[in-house]
Amino acid sequence: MTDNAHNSHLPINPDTVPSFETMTNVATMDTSHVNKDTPPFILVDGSYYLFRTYHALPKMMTTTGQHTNAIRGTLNALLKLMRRYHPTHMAVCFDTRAPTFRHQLSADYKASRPPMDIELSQQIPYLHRLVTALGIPLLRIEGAEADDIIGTLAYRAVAEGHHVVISTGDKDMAQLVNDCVILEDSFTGKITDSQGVVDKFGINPEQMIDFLTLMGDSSDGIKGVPGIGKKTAQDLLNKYGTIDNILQNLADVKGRGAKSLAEHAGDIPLNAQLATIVTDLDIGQDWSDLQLNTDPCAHVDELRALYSELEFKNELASLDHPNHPANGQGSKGVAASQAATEAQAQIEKSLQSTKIDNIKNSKNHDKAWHTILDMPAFDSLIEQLENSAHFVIDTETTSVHWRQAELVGLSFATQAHEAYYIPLAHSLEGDALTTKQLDRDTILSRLKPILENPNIGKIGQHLKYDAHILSRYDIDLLGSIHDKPNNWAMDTMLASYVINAAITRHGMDDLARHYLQTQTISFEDVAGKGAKQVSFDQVAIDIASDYACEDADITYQLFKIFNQKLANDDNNQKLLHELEIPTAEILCQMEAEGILIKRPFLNELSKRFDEEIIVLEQRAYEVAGEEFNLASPKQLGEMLFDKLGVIGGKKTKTGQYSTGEAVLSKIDHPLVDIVLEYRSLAKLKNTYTDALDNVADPITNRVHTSYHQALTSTGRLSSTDPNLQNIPIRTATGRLIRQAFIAPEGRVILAADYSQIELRLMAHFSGDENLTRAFNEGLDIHTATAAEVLGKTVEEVTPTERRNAKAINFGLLYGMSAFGLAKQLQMSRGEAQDYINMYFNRYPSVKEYMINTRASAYDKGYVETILGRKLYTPDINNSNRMVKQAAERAAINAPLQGSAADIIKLAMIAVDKVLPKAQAKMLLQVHDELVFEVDADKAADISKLIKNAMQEVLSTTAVASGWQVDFAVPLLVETDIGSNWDEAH
DNA sequence: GCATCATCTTA
DNA sequence: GTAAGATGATGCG
Repeated sequence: MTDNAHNSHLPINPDTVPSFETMTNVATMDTSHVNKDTPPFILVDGSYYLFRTYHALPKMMTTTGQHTNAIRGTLNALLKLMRRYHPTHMAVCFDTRAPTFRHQLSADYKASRPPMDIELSQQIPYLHRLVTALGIPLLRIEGAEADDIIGTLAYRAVAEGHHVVISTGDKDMAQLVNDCVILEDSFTGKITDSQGVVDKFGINPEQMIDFLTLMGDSSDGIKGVPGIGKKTAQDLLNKYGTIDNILQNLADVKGRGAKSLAEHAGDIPLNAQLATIVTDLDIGQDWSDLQLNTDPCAHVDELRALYSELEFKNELASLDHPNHPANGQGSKGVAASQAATEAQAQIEKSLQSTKIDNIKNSKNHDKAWHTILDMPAFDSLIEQLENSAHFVIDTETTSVHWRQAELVGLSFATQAHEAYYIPLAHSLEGDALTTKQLDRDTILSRLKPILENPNIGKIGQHLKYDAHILSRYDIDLLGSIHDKPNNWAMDTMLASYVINAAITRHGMDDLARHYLQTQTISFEDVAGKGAKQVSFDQVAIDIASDYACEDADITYQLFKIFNQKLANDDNNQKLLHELEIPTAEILCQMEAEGILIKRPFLNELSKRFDEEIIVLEQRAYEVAGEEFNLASPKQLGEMLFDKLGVIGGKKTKTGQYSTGEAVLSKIDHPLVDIVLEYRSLAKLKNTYTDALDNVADPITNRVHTSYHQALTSTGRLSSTDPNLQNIPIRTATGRLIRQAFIAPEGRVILAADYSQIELRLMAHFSGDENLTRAFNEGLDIHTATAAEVLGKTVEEVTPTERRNAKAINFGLLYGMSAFGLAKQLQMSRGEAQDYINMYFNRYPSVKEYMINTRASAYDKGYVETILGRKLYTPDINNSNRMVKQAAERAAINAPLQGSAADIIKLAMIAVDKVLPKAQAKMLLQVHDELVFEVDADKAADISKLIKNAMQEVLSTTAVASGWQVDFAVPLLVETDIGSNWDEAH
């Protein structure tokens, strides 16, 4: 049933492609002759990008009112493809308005499509000119659709020995996929190869036409067979292969599908014709014309004219950049894919760091940016702020480290394209404006009531930082989260993070580039870089003012965009305002509070470690027969495996010997024992005892970490300067470090941690009966697992069996493979696989969870946490198998780790609300644990309070914020109290 | 001076 | 097998 649509209305001329048969199906072509080492032939479905970007991107307009979002979106897709593949052959194909043979075949064909918006149709001529100016062949054929042109070219390209990338998001194109033809959606980043088609549609590419024929396509007006949907079509094709075969075996076919098939068999040929992409069009074009014009000068004038007419400023600037794809990118000839990847990385890097050469010129004088240098101007700003529902505030300081930063100036914005900068402490010698600066204390005391007014919303980029700075000047931007209706109206960094945590950078410059297509003035532009960088108070006030005003202006514009996005997404709105922003306020308090450390004790430890290290070094030199750097893996590897002739040396990817703990501990050699002990002590001394002493406040002896709230891909926090989330606990010596974390006189350390929270989440998400029961009965989960899998009672489980079960339980959370488990348990891969099979046999729903999660990541491109946070999985369709598999494991882990992160953030909010602040302070968060210092005589009561708040959080705080979670197992919190963190844990 | 690698610490 | 950050060594400019 894969007859090709062959119609006299089509411009078909068999003479142009004489060697090809008319029965041409790309998916079944012989591809043995195709050379994959050359760049692929790129076929772009221009119509797809036109529609997709028009509807998906925010409206953009030139000053003359010309809409440009589809032009820009499509252009970006083209540039991305050129940078990625460095193609020598490429074509962009568009539909025409003329009816096609499909319209003549069926009155319903695409009949339900509304007419094109004028704002879109206006953009088409520009786009055509742009494609041509980029030197890319443009194909439009009356009576044919872009799909048919692409089908024809794909067929021809493969016949000629090219491999092909079809750039589209149209699922119908899946019928063209084979092992040399893939689909790539440059808008979503999704790549679909043969396996991808199987994963997505449950059938092979060569069955795609039959699949569409059976199922129909309502958006195209193809009816399909009534009563046969996706699932039935899949089942039938998997069983019978083709429609022909299904019809021949109609008697065997079960269910209501059979009857419908018999009744509508007559419609099948028509539907098939409509669904089949033509592969033998007369494209009326010389094959040799489909090469990119790689002459950099050929069209540059036209390109310049277009960019300037469309007001594409960055593109215009990049035309003069040597890495613009239009600048002869293909002239270097065939690039191997490795080189292409490197080249692309370089281009991305250089594009990101494209600098504005002259700061003064960068100021856009349409914008009303003001420097406040006199009291009347300041009075008028005050009035404006007082009468605003919300405004942007941004602080400029002498340092990025909040602990040591001094306030240099403040900027404000109450609407887009207007901003104010109040310089307060600039001190550049020779800058005449410095003497005109207003008095800092006067200004701050006037601003204080406004900044502390909970009814005026504050907007900012990374407001936690500004809140820290202002608190140093006795201004409480935080308010308190219990009774503030409108404080901290928006943090644009957190908004971006809630919308997509997979983005690695949420800095203002990155957001401006991404959401506003604006290259902001970078800090390096105004303050220099490297050793020559000066602090902001040394920047001239007029330059500083532009920079600061732009920050406030951009933040306001981002606020508008995010507000719009969040208005359409109730859950993201809640995640931002009910979860992330309240968490940020609490983190701010925790960071400011800090935790007390016992400095003399740490110094004593340092000294002790140092003495032992010196002894170990000497012994190592004796064993080795010469001195070498024990801390150098390279020198150690050479010493051990080359000079001393120890066998069992493995190499790392860079070719040097691997000397990790896992390798060394298998080797029986005196030097190895020395090295392992040396490393352990050196680690503790360098990373912990010395480092903590260095960063502790010299007066209060408290350590203040910084929590990063918009960094991880799962929603977890991270901790830096110092990292207090990886303080040792496993070894006795390591725990000495923990003993240095103490509470002041009269107080104790209280630690409260969620027990097995991720496994409980696995029980919840999978609904697995056995797992749920174990938690509901309060069993030791690893023992229970071992007993279940081995068919024993819990009393019969041996320590080794429990250990293996624990490894498999952790493996589950990490998206386990037999390979990984085998490595962990030091057994063969087969044994590990047997173990996994036994496990899944007893926990079938857990297996299902893993399958379903993978499938959901493929289908939707994201997975979700318990509070509905969307965690995107961009690499899930990566063409590199290793990358793809890693993305699958991450997708399985993300809902578990991310939900645990959601829950502990809720817990922090819940606890903060009930904690008696005079008697207790929340100090640290370590993923599933909260650490407090509390009055010793109140510790028992407060402990109960905290435990209760944490355990009940899903039925209290979550519900109050509008999340309904019916959790399958109890949340268990274990608390303990001690004079130091080690005792409390 | 800066980036990358190998190693080791945590949940 | 997931998610992080800090350190010293090494190599490049």
